[in-house]
Amino acid sequence: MTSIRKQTKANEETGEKDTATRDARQECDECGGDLKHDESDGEYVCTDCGLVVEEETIDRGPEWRSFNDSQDEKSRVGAPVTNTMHDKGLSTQIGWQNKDSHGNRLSSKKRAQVQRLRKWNKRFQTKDSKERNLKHALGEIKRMASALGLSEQVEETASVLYRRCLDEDLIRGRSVEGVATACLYAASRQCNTPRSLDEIYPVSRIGDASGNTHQSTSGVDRTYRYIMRELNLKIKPTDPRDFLNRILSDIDVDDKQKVRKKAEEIIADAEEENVHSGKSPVSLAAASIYGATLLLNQKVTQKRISKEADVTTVTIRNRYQEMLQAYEEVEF
DNA sequence: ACACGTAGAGAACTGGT
DNA sequence: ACCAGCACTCTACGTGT
Repeated sequence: MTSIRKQTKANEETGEKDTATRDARQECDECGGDLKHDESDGEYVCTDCGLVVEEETIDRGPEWRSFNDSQDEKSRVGAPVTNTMHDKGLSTQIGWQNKDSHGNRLSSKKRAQVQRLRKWNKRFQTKDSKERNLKHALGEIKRMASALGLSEQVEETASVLYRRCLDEDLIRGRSVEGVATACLYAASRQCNTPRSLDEIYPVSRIGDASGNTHQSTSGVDRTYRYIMRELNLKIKPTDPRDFLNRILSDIDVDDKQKVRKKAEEIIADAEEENVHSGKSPVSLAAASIYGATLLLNQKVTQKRISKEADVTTVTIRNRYQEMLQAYEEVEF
């Protein structure tokens, strides 16, 4: 067994792919006889004593295949695995139409049988309360994400977070909707497309139906902080430098690279003087660009940058002054 | 037209009870 | 769980160049 593993590893390292050479070198642990690899069921079998040395070896080949000679038309053998479904999308689905693979209608006897199969299939898919909980929650996340126009990436992230909450037993004593909403909120922030709690709350189904929207937002807020703490997650503040190119791309300056470099210097000095913490990264980026244009004698208005960065001129004013002050402290 | 400053309100976070 | 306090950002407005 170990010899096979070592061998496989060695092959991976050398990039060797020929299975024939691999088979020739392997020996049976029991009798020392030659091993044969059966491609059809993935077993390594001793040709002398018949011992199955290793079974269910992983097929690392491509999961697509093409049905004609050209390799262009590759066909998947199924949808990719997704965290947004409680069974990761791996379960069997029985169609609702009472027709066979040829499109013919089923006999009444068959219809009754398929109906029973559907029922049991559904029961097995959500066999315990945890599964049902997960199914419900992921459905809610999907619904809210689509209502808010959030990307699939956010949905996926929220689903993973919810799974972790379930694993760590953080749901107990909290509503499924509350935790699902908190996960979506966290995911939207993690994926750099943040939505405020007040945006998310109206599309969630937390609390009573009387439209009491005021008290429970703080509940989601608390749940959010709770799961962040328990899962040891830190929503890291985005690096202001990430916004520089985006903001600069539509602004007319003589030398963009020069402005960007200066802006980066200003940000670095601001970080050194610790005037950056707690401030929104976009406003820091916008302010650093404005500061850079001033230092380089380029004529760009606050209004122009404000428009591109989606930050008000007031904020740019407040930020760039203290950033330039920090810049002067460090540089001179 | 632009830069700058101020006031008041709102959102997010933190810490105390 | 609740609340008060805090820093930040926003809108709206007035003033000076």
